[in-house]
Amino acid sequence: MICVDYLSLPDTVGNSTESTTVDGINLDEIKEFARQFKIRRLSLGLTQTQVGQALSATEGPAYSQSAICRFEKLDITPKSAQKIKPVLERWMMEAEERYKNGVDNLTDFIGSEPSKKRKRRTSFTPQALDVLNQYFERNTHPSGAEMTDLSEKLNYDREVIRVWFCNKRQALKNTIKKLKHDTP
Amino acid sequence: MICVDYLSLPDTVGNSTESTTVDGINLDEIKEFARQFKIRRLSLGLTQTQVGQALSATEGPAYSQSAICRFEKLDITPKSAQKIKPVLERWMMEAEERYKNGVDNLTDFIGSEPSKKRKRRTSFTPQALDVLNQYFERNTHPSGAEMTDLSEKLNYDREVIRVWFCNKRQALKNTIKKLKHDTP
DNA sequence: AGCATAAATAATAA
DNA sequence: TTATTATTTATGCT
Repeated sequence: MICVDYLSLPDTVGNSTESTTVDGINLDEIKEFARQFKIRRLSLGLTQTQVGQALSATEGPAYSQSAICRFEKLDITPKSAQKIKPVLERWMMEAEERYKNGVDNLTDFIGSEPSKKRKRRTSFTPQALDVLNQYFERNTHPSGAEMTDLSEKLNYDREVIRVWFCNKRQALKNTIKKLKHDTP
Repeated sequence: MICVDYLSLPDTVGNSTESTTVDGINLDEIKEFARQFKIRRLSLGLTQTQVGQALSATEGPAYSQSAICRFEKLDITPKSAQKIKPVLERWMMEAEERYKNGVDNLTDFIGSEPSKKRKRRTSFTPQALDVLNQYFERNTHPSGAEMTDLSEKLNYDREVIRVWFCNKRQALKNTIKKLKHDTP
């Protein structure tokens, strides 16, 4: 792959009023767009992965997280950059538009994975333990919010819940280690 | 530590013209500043680590990457937030000022390590991977001495070995999670 | 151009 | 705070 190092071009072009172009492609413009794109993406709180998945979900060409990564760094040929730019531009425009109408609207557009935090009834009595174990099977690392949620639902101190998960993870680790050990 | 959950406070305060305050501290203001601070930091292309290091380098109180992280998430007491806010505000102001005068000026301010190019991705030989995997089967947490030993034996940088074990443990965990998921 | 995974960054535990 | 884990980004392959 022939790749012009246009990221390293000086920021200040003092030699003329002309833009830096290659094959009729305005590199300065693309460079600036890439920079702005990243800032806008982060402002929306989105990851490259999310953008990639969203682009794959909607019509138009699909791009992976790797593609987004390479575009932002302009680690691609000018021709490729020129091709992907309008796609990202259009997508970002819509994402920002939806963001104004509320985060839910954006989330919807992203096609997100909001279901990842689903919780069940929980706790320490035999019933509670049942619930905790089931939760652990789905997610060994609940977030702070998830644990607070659990503690309230089960009427146990939050710290108790946190410790339970710590111990459970430890136990899992030990079990695995032992299993691997016992079968040489 | 008593920590008011002011992150969850409603964005729209419709009940009065007063701001949400605790101990005379304007929480809404701090919350908004934290949000903006993150965006501004990212706009300058800075990491939490860099900001932390820069703050440690200059006069005034020193804050670690963790501190920056917690401030941005407001995972601190209102009192702490109130204390760190002006420090960050002042610092960010100067950083942006210098950024206008060129990235080098900012870099200089950051006290950076500009030569800190990303490390080249290490490529392990099949033989080395064999040894590492065998070792991992017996012990997922080799001691410092053991890792030094391995690095010398395999002729790889010790840090590379350490990271390999980190990633390997991660992979193991993910695999287990997925396996449990796929077999209900 | 995408997969697998190494490395960097952010978050959390200790 | 420092140490470690979790998450995100970047890169060697092909």
